[in-house]
Amino acid sequence: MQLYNSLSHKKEEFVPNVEGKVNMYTCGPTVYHFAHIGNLRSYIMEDVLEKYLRYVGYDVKRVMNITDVGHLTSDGDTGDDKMLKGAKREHKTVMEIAKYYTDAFFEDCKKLNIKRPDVVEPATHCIADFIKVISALIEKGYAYEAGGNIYFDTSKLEKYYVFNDFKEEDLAVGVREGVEEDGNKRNKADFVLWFTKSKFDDQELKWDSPWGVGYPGWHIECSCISMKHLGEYLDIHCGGIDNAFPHHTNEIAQSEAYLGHKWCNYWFHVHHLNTNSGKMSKSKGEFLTVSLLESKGYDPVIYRFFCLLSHYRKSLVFSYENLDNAKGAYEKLVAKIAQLLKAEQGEVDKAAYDKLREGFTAAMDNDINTSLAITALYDVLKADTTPATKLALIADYDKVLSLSLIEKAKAVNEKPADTAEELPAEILELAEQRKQARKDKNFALADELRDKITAMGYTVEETRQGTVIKKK
RNA sequence: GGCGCUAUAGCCAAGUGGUAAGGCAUUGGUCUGCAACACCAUGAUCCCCAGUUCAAAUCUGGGUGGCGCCUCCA
Repeated sequence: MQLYNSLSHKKEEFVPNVEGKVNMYTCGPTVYHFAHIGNLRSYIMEDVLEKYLRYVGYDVKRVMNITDVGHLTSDGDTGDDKMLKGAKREHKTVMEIAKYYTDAFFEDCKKLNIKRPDVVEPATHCIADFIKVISALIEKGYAYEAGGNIYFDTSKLEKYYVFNDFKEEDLAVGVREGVEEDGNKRNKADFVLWFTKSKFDDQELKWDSPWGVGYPGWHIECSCISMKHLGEYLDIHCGGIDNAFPHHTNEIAQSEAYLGHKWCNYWFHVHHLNTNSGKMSKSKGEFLTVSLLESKGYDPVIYRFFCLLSHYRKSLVFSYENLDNAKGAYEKLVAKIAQLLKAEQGEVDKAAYDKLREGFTAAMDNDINTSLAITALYDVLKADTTPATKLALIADYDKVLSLSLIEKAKAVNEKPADTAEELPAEILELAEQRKQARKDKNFALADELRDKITAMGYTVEETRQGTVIKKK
């Protein structure tokens, strides 16, 4: 399969280090607040990549960290530890907060059909590993102590800027508001491996180390957690495009300095979900979470479908109009599959199956082109073959797409014609009256009753299965 | 300021040299007590300019717009 590699800026044939096996690492969430749907876009696309690798037969091991240390309140480096602030906000201890949001994150993932990685490792469990690697970096001359902190010396590297052709002198310092230049650094791009002199007195989580009591820098956790569980050779490293520099660049710097050889072969970067006003963030505009979408009547899987409609290397604009577009398409798709389920099944036509399946694998082999993969799904529905063949293909594709297609279609078919249970008694009463009116061919009264029900916040539809009343 | 990504119909989007897939929406029609559903039909010369070529949305050069990164937001 072809995969775009940020290191080479090209699509490359994917070849793992060990035949048949894939080591995969993902930068996990920070757990001081809920994840927004922009964060989740990355995890959805990475999930599709992981599942496709398994689909074509690789034995995949995927590791994710949980960032539960060392994040700041704001985007500038001022203020309290972000975890601490979250704790204060909710009157909980830091670790309680971390657990709460970690659970919430995986709850969201579950709703979006994102598989849990094989290994999930909180940074706070790996302090000894960080210290081991930092010590080795100092020993090898890649790190130095200054002003109480340990820094990585980027000038010791032959090539530091691996993803972009930055020239050091062109980099602006302190681009973000409130960020000040750190005078301890020998080179502009040097970064902290271990802090003992925090600018923030109330940094709550601290650990003992050979350099004094402090806490790890922001990049070391990913390198160490990856190496701890996946060894010295990594096949694919995933993450959001905004982390390419400096985060991933620094990961490579410290990992390869430590290992003495190339560390990761493929870098898979997912582009951003934007709003009309630019990048989605936790501090700007509406805070879009999975729960919020649910409260507005969107099944989370619709958001997954929305993401798959686009390519992971394209920025995608979120708007309710666009989500509605996806919702309509998804519901139609499910309705068509529901019809297939009810049809005379017939036999699976192996030849047709194989031929159609090629459309799907060709799309996915081409740098995980999910948009084309969805088209392949439509091709199946339109194909001239038996329902059994079509359903088998849909179930097969959905192992990767994870859109719950068959499951939702079954639910559609099983739904009783008059959706009785959850409706209030008065609505049921009106529905009953309307049913009688229609029977009597008193359509004026029937329409009047429908208007009444509509005015109370419900929709009334005559489907081919009967009358369906739903809350708007 | 530097670096990177990107620009295809109302919207989402495929396409990487041979005369523009697919989906949603729209509009018209069939069906139905009406409406909805379903089904059929319905639209673009590809941001601009110049160049290479028998042939360019696709390659080259130059613009313009959008997004991202530059010390930690996926």
